[in-house]
Amino acid sequence: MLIPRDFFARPSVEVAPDLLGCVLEHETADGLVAVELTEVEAYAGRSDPASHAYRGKTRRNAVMFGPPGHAYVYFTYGMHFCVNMVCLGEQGSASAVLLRAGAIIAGEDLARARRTRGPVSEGRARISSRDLARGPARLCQALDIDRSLDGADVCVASSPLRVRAGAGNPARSAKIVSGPRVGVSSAAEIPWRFWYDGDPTVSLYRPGARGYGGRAAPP
DNA sequence: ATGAAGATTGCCT
DNA sequence: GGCAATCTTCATG
Repeated sequence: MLIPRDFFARPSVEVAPDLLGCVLEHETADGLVAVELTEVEAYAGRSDPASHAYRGKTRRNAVMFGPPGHAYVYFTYGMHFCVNMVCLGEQGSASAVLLRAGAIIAGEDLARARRTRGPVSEGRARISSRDLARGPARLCQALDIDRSLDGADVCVASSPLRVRAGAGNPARSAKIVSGPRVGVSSAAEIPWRFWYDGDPTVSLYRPGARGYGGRAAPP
């Protein structure tokens, strides 16, 4: 069952925890790959200094200023894509939820093949299931999400990129934890990041990495 | 026109 | 733990 657009027509901080356990699926000529989301992060848009929408509408972030229930895909560090779900469609709000990690529940072999592409494949260790979509750029690579899907409607069955309701595991939803985002002074009291406590697919804590800053990181 | 930083990842020592 | 890869966006001259 696809998630209705109304689900996304709320502030991103409310949508984010509800997205945990939901399923993102991308159907291509190669097949279908689906992930159950285990880690997300909310961005508030115009009022959020860390958001791409903070300084207004540009060609890159234009989708964030459009209706909710669409994918905002951006290219970063010269080689990676990240995907967001656009929330709250009112003009000027432009909030979104970054999909940071998930567990592959369909198309694992295809996902691994996409993640294994590289200059050296022979002698390379097989990528474990937990690492296939562990991290925002890895998730996009496993699902073959690129700029061509920027603006894709995830609420209609005819779209190749869709979001479905999860299995609704109550035991798992009880393990949702959150933490403040790092490096943002405004609204520091709001927990921006949400993840399943102890889930092996939640992205790694990197002490040296920008973004985590050594605080408030998943275990 | 030019430069610096970025919602990251993987490989190096 | 450190850094290169690689390119878009934004700020400054």
